[in-house]
Amino acid sequence: MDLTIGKAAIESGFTPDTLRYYERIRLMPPPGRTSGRQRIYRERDLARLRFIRRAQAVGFSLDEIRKLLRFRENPARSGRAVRKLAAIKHEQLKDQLETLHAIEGELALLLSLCRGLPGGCPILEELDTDDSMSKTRREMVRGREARRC
Amino acid sequence: MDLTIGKAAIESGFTPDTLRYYERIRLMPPPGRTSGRQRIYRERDLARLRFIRRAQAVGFSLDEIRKLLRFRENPARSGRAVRKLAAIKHEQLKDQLETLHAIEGELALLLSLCRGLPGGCPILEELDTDDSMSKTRREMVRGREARRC
DNA sequence: CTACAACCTGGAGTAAACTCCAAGTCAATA
DNA sequence: TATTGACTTGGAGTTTACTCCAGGTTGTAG
Repeated sequence: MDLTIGKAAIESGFTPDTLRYYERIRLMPPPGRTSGRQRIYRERDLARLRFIRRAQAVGFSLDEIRKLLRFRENPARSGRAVRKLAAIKHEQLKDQLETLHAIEGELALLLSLCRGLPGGCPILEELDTDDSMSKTRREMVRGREARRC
Repeated sequence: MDLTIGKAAIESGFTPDTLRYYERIRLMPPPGRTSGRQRIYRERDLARLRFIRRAQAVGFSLDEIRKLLRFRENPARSGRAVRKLAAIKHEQLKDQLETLHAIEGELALLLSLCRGLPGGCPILEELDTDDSMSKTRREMVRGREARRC
């Protein structure tokens, strides 16, 4: 526990710049400091960062996440607007799960069609050689490895 | 079938500006035109737009969707890079489903805590009175209605 | 004690995905 | 036929979420 910003960044899957940015926009509270004014992140902060990462991965905006965090930390005292957001997001989540299932099925079908074609299965090739994925790289790197065909 | 841009926008859940934007960035092919140069969208175009909307809802970027569309329309002739994208996204999708399930469960728990609190259940209140949701409004409007508490 | 990496601040720059505008043209209706 | 609303173009502006930089400070390994 008690990590400096670089370690905390690695631990949570963000960058130091991003952690400072989250602090600036008040998504994260100001962390503790060393005597020399360097930030120290404790378990509580890391847990919060993990929540942010997960919420973000399923499509919440930072603004919505701020509200969810408020709700998460004190459901009882949360304003009705926040509880409403949580409830609505819950509904949306259930919808999204369905859509996800549908698209997953479609892709699975498509991939089964692609099996045994000239060119062979490309899934095992290097990910880094594909220029198209710069945007989703970090997310991909943290995701599961691609498996055997 | 055969809608002008305004109707097509409503039908697909985008705005006319967005449809023109998709055309500009070659996510959509140039549609047919009337004698007076107005765009006409046919069922084929609308189906494509619906696919875009669904893919977007589960976190694909427009750039990735462009590739998926290519794959969708001709899996056999798709380059290996595109098949690779589909395979990787398929893996990511399965991960995302898990995360979604986890967050869904957390929210459900939180909501159960919120039941019976002073202020009552706010889910049935007007959505439009909440300033916090301008960003996700269109999406919400097309989603399921909130149900009884 | 000296490198040198990691940290600090404030501010500017970037990419993706829209979103809006001006100045005009087209289409439906009274 | 005249009005009114929907459409046209090219281009500029906006929002979200980072990302980078300059110029300086702190922490640690040798």
